[in-house]
Amino acid sequence: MRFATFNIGAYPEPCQKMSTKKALPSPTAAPPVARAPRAARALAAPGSASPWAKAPEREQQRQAKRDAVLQAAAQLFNERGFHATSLDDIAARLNVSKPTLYYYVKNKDQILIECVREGLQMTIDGIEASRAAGGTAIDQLMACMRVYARIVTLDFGMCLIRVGDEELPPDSRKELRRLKSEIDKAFRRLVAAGVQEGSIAPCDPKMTAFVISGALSWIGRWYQPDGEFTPEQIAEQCIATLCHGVLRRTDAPAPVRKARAVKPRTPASKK
Amino acid sequence: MRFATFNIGAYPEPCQKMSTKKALPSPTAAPPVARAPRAARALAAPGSASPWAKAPEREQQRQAKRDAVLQAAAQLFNERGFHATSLDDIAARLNVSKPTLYYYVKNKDQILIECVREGLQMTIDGIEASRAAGGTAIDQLMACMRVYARIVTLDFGMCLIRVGDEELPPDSRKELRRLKSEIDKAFRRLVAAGVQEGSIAPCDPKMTAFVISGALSWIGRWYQPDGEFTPEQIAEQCIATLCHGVLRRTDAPAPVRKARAVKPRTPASKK
DNA sequence: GATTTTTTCTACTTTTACGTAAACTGCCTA
DNA sequence: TAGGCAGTTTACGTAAAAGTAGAAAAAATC
Repeated sequence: MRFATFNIGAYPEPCQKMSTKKALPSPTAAPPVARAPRAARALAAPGSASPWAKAPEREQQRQAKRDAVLQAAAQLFNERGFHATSLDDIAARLNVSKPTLYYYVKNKDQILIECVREGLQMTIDGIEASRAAGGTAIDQLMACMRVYARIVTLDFGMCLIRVGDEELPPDSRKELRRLKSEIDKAFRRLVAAGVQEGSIAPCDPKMTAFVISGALSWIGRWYQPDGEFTPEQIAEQCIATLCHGVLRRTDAPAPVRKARAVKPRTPASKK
Repeated sequence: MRFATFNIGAYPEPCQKMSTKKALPSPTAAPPVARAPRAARALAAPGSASPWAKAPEREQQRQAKRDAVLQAAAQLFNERGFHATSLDDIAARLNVSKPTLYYYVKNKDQILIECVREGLQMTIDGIEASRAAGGTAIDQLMACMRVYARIVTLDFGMCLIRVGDEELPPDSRKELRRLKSEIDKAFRRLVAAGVQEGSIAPCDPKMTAFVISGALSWIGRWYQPDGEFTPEQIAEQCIATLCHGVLRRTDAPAPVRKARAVKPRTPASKK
């Protein structure tokens, strides 16, 4: 599962200038190695025959810069909201002028759409991976919860939560809603399956799925990278609470494990 | 407790013209009787001596119109987002021209602030009422949950959830954050007290409070007045899930009551 | 070193929406 | 019935920010 390669969002940290001038790829020091070849990207194979196969790494760098634009935008959207973020703001964070942005993206709406789409795709990929990993319905559900809880702490994932799709032209909005409901449906299916297999208490799957996605999405509203807990710890605790409920179980001997470890203050190592 | 008087948000319904022209109090047909005399409003007592005590109901109507402005604004903010809503939009919904709005409010920021403050105040009042009602910590917590779940389905309450305070000038933002954290703290206190009294499983109160408020806040994102369930049913189910957890309890005989009543399609009666 | 292509910038136009000035309408009172 | 006041309107000033044109700079290629 490809989540090991997510760049940990060192979120509210302003970007530093790199060289004397014009340095695009900077927000959260995004890895210059192409992050995630979403669609067909390496169309021209390394030793391709076509004489137009010049610039194998050219395209790669362009993509890296484009990604930097999206990431900076996502951060700013999360901080200030979509409409309150101007393209000049984004450009300023990248130490670049506004028209440069237009060299990489079509317009502002497009930027938001791609940010959200990226977060959505991450989630869908993660859900797919959880399913592929097999196991019982409750296993898969918990894997999905873990994935989702992690994603909403990342720049693009936060966009899903914080930036409403109301602020978009109707057609794009529709598509994003469709993708989002995809995720909802996946959760709902797993809950229903869990009820079926007896691991989950009888319930209305829609409602339970909303409770789960609500509690986890909310993480993206209060999470701060320099907070008390790591994203993983947050995920574990939230999931435990969701699974076992907040009430003390009088019959069983309190199975809620209370892992209250101190955050290991990640020293930027551990690739 | 004063929640019985909330006007049920007949939410995405456009307002109809009332007379041939100029009709302000219209969104969701707000009751013309002064809705909630927040601060000192009836300063001049009915039979006051002062010769300036003219217009006893004048001020009342003015207040009703002002409230209508806020409510229409809240609805539009919820539908489209703050920045995507223009003052002309608000004015149009009220069948009024833009400068008229300025006769009732200072500016756009002010409108949002008051909307959010209203929702916040409702919540704080509700929490206070729950506390005043007494009972164990878990009783009070559940009362608060019910109150909160209801509020986020109302226009002003939804503003709390859907409209981020990022889009505000720093000083107002700070105040709203303070009020919001007030609510958080109340939940946290109750959770901690519940752990103390043994009704709630040992946990990190902060985290558990976030799970609760997240799951309930999320209601405000997906709730639709013409949906399958009434707000009360939604609240009950969400609270049950939060309390008992999603997992099937193998030991106890499934205490999760599955009240799956059909929504009684409220026929606008029952004042 | 010249030329072409890619990338970025300065300087501008256009649009949108906040906010205001000043005038108009009609009711209430003197 | 004249005047004042509450409430509303039309018409406008202004600013911010999206988006564009065309030139300059940098990099690649010949």
